[in-house]
Amino acid sequence: MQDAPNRPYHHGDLRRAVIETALDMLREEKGWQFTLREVARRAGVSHAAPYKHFPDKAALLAEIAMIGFDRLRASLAAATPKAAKTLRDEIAPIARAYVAFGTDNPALYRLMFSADEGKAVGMHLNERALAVFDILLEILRRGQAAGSIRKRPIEGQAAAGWGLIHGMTMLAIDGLLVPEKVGSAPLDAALSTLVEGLGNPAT
Amino acid sequence: MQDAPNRPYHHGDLRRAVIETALDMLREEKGWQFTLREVARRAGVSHAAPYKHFPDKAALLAEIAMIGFDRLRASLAAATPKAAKTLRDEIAPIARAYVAFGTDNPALYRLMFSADEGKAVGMHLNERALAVFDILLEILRRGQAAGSIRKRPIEGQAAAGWGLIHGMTMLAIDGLLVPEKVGSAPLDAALSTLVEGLGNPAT
DNA sequence: ATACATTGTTGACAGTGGCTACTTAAGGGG
DNA sequence: CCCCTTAAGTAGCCACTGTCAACAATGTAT
Repeated sequence: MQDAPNRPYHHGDLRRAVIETALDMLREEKGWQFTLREVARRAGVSHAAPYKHFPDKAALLAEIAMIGFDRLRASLAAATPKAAKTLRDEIAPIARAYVAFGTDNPALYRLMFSADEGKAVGMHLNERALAVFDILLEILRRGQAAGSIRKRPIEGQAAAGWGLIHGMTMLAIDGLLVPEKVGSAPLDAALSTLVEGLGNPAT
Repeated sequence: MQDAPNRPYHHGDLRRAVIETALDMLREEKGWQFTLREVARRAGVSHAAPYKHFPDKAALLAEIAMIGFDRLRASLAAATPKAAKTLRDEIAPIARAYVAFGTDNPALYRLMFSADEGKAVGMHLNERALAVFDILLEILRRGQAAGSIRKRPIEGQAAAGWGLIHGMTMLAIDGLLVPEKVGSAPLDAALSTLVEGLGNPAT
């Protein structure tokens, strides 16, 4: 990392570097211990340098969590199929991308949902977080309009979808989706049940 | 707590007291910071006393997590309806009890699922944790036998059920089941979708 | 060129936490 | 009655963290 002995006194873009380093750390470690000092260490600066760019630890964490939502939304958007024949074909790639984001960035995902003093609520009502949720809502809306999804209050269906995917993601992060308990393809199976729960039986 | 100034030098039953105190702490605090010193403080003993009963912090945590599984299983067993007419009537009370356990013991629930160094896997393959899972499996087995549940690999259906309930529990603990996102009765709605996903459309 | 603002470094402080001696009290078996 | 094991208390080590203050280097506007 800091193999630049002739690095200038001023980093030049430390703010970004700190965020990037922090994201790296959250990508690698499952366990959710995060210290400003280690971020500084790995960024190759002194332990107090980050304070020139962030008032305190919480501020850095908040900013990183927001970036997490942005990236998650981008991931889901990228995974959205152009034209899907069945409801399952529409939902499955997105769900897979969601879970993959969680397992690829375990600590970041935890951070995004960490309820430190009920602060998570505010985070999740932020527009950048709501943008993620909107992807789910949009699918449901389109499905209802097309008749492939039951006509039910959409928030309730969103609760089911979000709950299931969030739960599967958490279980996956914690390594609990072992064949002994949930078989060999738990996400596929869970999606089948979800799709059938959402799907319109009339079709 | 330690309002016994004439308390004898030997506590008498410190082991149990430590566990009980720890469970109390995990019941109150959402945030998952757990220190042996505070347990000792609240138990009214010196900060080193617990070491006479537990080799280290991890041992205490492991034991507490196991007790958590026992209590969760007991909760679910107590909530199991005697005779349910519909699949939903059979599942809903148990699901509600599960979520309630999580929101009533937020930090304990987190502990039971905390993947410290992939240690969670071992915990969840322990018989006391599997006993909880068996309640879910039993429902599915009975439902399939009675024809009220689709004939599908049971592990996959278990994945869906577990994932959904775990997810809803986590979201509830983090206070994220706000009406703005998931409506006013998210658990009810999610259960509807789940039941319909599991249920046999032929009936 | 010089004064100022910015962005680093160094060092320290206060608090915390796990854990390990050593000491002291209590109880029980010989 | 004595001794030894057990279970508690006291003190402290060591590592670590967030944060702040003082200082140094660099860039920038006048």
